[in-house]
Amino acid sequence: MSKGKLLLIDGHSILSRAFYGMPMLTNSEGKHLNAVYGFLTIMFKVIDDEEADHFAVAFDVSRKTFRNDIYADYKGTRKPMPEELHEQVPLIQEVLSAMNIPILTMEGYEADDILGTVAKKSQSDSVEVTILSGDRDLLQLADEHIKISIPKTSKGRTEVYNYYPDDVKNEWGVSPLEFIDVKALMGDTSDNIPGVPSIGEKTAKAIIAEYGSIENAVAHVSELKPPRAAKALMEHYDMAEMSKVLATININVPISFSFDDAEISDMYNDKALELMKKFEFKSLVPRFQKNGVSTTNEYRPENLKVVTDPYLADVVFKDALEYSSVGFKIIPEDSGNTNEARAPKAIALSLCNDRNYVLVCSERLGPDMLKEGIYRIFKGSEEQQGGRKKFFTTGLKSQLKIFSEDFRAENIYDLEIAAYLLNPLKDSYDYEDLAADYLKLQLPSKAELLGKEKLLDALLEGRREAADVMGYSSAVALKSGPELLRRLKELKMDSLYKDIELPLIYSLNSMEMTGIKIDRESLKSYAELLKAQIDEVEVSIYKEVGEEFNINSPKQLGEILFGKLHIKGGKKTKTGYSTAADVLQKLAPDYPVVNRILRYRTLTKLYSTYAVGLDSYISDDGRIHGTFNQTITATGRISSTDPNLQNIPVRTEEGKEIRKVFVAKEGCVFADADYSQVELRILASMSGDEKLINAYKNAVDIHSLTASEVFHVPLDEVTPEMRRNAKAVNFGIVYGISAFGLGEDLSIDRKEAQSYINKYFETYPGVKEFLDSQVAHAKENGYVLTLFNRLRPIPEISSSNFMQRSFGERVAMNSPIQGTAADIMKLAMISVDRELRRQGLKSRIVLQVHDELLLECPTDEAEKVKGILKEKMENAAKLKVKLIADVNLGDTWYDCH
DNA sequence: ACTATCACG
DNA sequence: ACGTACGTGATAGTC
Repeated sequence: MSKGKLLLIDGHSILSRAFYGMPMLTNSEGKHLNAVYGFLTIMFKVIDDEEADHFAVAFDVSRKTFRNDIYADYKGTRKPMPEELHEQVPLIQEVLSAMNIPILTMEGYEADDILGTVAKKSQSDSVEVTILSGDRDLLQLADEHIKISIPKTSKGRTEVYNYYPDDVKNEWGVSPLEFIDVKALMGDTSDNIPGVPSIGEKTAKAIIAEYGSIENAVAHVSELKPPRAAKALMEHYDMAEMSKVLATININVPISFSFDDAEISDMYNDKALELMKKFEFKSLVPRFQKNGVSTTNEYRPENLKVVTDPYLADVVFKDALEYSSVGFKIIPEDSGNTNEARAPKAIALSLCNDRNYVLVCSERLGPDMLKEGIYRIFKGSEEQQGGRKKFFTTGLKSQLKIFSEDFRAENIYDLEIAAYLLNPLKDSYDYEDLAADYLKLQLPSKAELLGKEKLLDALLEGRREAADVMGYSSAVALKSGPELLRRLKELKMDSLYKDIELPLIYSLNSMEMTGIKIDRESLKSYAELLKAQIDEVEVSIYKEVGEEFNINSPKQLGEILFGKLHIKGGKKTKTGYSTAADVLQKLAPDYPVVNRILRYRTLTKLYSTYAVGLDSYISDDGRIHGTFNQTITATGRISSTDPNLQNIPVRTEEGKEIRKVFVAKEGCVFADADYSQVELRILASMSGDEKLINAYKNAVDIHSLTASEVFHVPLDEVTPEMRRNAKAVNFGIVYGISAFGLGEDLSIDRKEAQSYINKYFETYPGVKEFLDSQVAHAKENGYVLTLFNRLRPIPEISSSNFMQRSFGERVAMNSPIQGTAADIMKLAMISVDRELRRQGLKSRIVLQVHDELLLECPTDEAEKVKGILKEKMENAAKLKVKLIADVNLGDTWYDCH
């Protein structure tokens, strides 16, 4: 007879572990599901790891029912379950029922007692039992054939710790049964076991390890080691007794349960799968499919035809002209990251359910024919139908690479961006995401179909899965398009979408294709200069420390500084000592080595990230063509990758040097424009605070004014230090002020920081009112909005966790401001870009750094462009205060500041 | 794949 | 009592 394995789960315990360990997660209906999801994730993992063939989950009938009324007062003080968690209990039970997993409950008994009873009853030489719980209390149940598994989550990673009796002994120095007495002595606030006052974990362990039980310890009370503990034990013996009763798990619950009842069968079934879909647990669906559940209603483009014949392709293009909606996806060749238009290698077209095509480049069907065909349907339709015809796709910007940078179309809808506007918190908007969120279809992702293989390679090899990816992409775009547009309109985001985000795609594409010129020679000498300095500093550090080590390793550095050199330093991080700059900065005056290490850090950062890092991105045309992402940030800003051109050093002189390698090409200069204090101006306008608005109207220095008000001194007596502090307060306001954060930033105590904040709000009452109203709006609706109706969901705002909720409140204050600034900059970019083209100028935007635009201009256009920049940026939006943009010319980016 | 650090607005 | 400023991305080290 083969061995059986029974897995028992402590339902409430694991559910609440999952709840607190998982980030806030809601489905599209706003239902809280993070605990359910976390529970299932850990459940599946443990079933797999344990290779369990039997499985049951125990729940308390009700958290208000306790095993003994006499002690109910103690138990009754247990904190109530947060509502978001409570409402998930029936949901996980629904899933477990669907999966035919027994749910063990019994009126008048806690889950612990049921687990103990069932485990002890079931264990035998042929049955191994594993109990999964987040509660250490259960360690008392560990036995020859009973293993207690406790998951511990640190920083997102969950590790399961397993305890047989020996393991309990190793960690606690006592046997599982003795563990009860330890618990009874030390108490447990989370479980409302009072314990004996003044006896903590250490003492409790020592006493029980020595005497085996509370009773025996009392019998030997005269020998008890810390006299304090002996006294406490005698005085509170009744408490100890009661605690022991509370801590003891009842293993004689009259529950009828047989091992065979828990046999896993038909766990993966249609009913359960439907629930996964309903809850939108996308990542769990493949597990069902792998276990033989066919995904009902699975979407596949019917009759997807792969076309490599030029005549057939022509028929398809002609046919496409007849449809009022077309889904498409173009794959450009991926070589040559220059401003040249790239050849299309494949085009998917979806016209209706049974007309889906993938046109793949071949010897007979050349890229020129594909390009001409797609251009024909874009432009032909524009003329024929006056732009009423709609084209749907995802990831339009990269597809535009097959055209020159001046290509424009009014009637192409990028649904990736539509979905981003509807929920900017997601980390991908691929076709399978759109299908799941807007069509209720679970489709295999590109990664599932192709693994690591490149789509284009697989396509040219003729792999069917690759064609399917293309087909899904265009078909999902076609089918989800109307729904996405409807939702945007419903939320009044259609103007944001059509007037800002869609036109911006073309401006960003132009920036990417134009790129920015790098002076390679100058970059090389910068790198060499840094390298020489790094070598020098490195040697001096080794010499001073007396050994060689890896300065870049925070671990080794921490050991050297705080271990070997005995430098007094607070440890901070989870993994060990913090060696972050602000920590080292405080030590620098006393230790010359520390200063050198900071210097080393600065130099290596500049060297590896900027000098060496940037060089690898220079294309054959001598320019860097980075990527500007439009669907990444939660607030509406754009982000920059490969490389990140939005974090090029500027704050220190030697860092700023790198900007000398960003040069305008022959015959050109840079025009650089940046908004002055755009976020504070937006705050003034959105809040309507009179004092702040008047200050801007009268061009008063805002930080000095704030200093004068907060520190009660006349404006002309504000010292530079007062102004600096006031500036930090102004920043803090924009970030969603907290006394703690401000105190940290200014190195003052929380009380003083709070008094600054109070005075700030007294000075600008409109600001306080505004920030409060944003938090209230978020609590009421679960999201906040920018001036242009950009939405930022804030699920954390309803969290019962203080930290998460506070974060939500700060986000509610910051997002409308940061997001409105992003909206305005986007408007400015579009209008600058349009004006350049309208006037037939060759000047182009090459970079955007949130409140700054950098343009490369033929020298003879420079003055004109200066005017365009100032005018378009300052008038991008009409606020209650003026927007100011400062414009400078220069041969390099460095020279522009 | 995750952490620590540091560059920017 | 709790314990953080808002928004990003790249690199090196570690597991």
